[in-house]
Amino acid sequence: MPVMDGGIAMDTHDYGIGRAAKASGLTIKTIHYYEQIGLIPRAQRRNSGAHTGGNRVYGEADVGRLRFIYHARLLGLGLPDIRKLLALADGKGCPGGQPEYEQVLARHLDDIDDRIRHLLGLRGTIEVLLSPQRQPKGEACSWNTCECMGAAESPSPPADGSTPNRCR
Amino acid sequence: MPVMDGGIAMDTHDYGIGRAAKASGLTIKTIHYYEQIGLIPRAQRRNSGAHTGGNRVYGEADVGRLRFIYHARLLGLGLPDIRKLLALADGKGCPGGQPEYEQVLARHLDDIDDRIRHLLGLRGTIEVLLSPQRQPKGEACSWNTCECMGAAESPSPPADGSTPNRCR
DNA sequence: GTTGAACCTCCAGTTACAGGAGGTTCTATA
DNA sequence: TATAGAACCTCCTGTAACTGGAGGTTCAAC
Repeated sequence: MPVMDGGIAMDTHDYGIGRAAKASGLTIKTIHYYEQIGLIPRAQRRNSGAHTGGNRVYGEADVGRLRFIYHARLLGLGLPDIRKLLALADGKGCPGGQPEYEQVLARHLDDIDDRIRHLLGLRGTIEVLLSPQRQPKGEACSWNTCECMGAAESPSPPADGSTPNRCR
Repeated sequence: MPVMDGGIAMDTHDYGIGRAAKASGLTIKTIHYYEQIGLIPRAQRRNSGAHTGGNRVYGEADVGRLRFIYHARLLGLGLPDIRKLLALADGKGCPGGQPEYEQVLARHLDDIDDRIRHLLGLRGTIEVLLSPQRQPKGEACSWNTCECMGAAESPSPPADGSTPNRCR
């Protein structure tokens, strides 16, 4: 039963940001951040105080959106992709089955496969470096001849010429 | 044959930062950055100009260190780990075979394995979401019931309670 | 009315650099 | 030696997706 409170529809089932965070899996900070960058619309405020604008209020649908975002992040999707999916959902209900939805997921799957391949390559190199067959050269080894970082068998450097990034 | 130039030992085999970058695989910017954060020592300068301190000069050993760092980055090691390895190498020649070297690599291998496992989990979930068996609910699907992000079969959330990060 | 929890805004820091502005130094040629 | 152009210099900002903290405000219960 919605009750009116200062012109704003309030429901006993409304959430403060803390409960919304718990219910969605996100943190309060993250919700703040998503609002700040416009990933989610500005929340209603419970009481526009003189100094802070009042506390945020969320309804069931808002919490559902947050949960959606949480799970999309769990899948590893980036915020730009999530933004697209949210737009899809706002337009026509659930994005599932829509071509753009499948595109986004398919590209993400490719990306994940790339990363797995890359990591498997690293794995192989590191195992070689750790294998007992490989004799360290110790003090006889100078910087110029040192191969203990796998200079010889190094995995292919990034094709785009960039310095390799840790996040891969 | 080293020749003296203004009190600094100069060699025809010395490198400017551009050549050092090409020879090592790093970029000029990256070398600047590594010097700035103290990963490598401050380079000698060719000519301390009034305003900029003069251009950097690198010898063979310096370039070897840069190459070492480059390959360590290719392996996916973070700068703190690389710092440790460099210290090892400065102390006793090539770090290969030293226990700390093996520790660092072994921990990194574990980390890589974690990431691979995680990515394989994501892969599986996404394939389910893309499978034709899965019927989209379309407009009948509201935020609260929407499972098109795999809310039901979501991969295990990060154990530490943090919001999942893209870099994994 | 008061207390303590929940919440507010703003700012800085995280990783490992890349890009650019605007000025300086080096090198090769005339 | 003068000069043009390449190479280089320092300083600043921006990146992704948040987290942590400071210092103040609002809320709910007693």
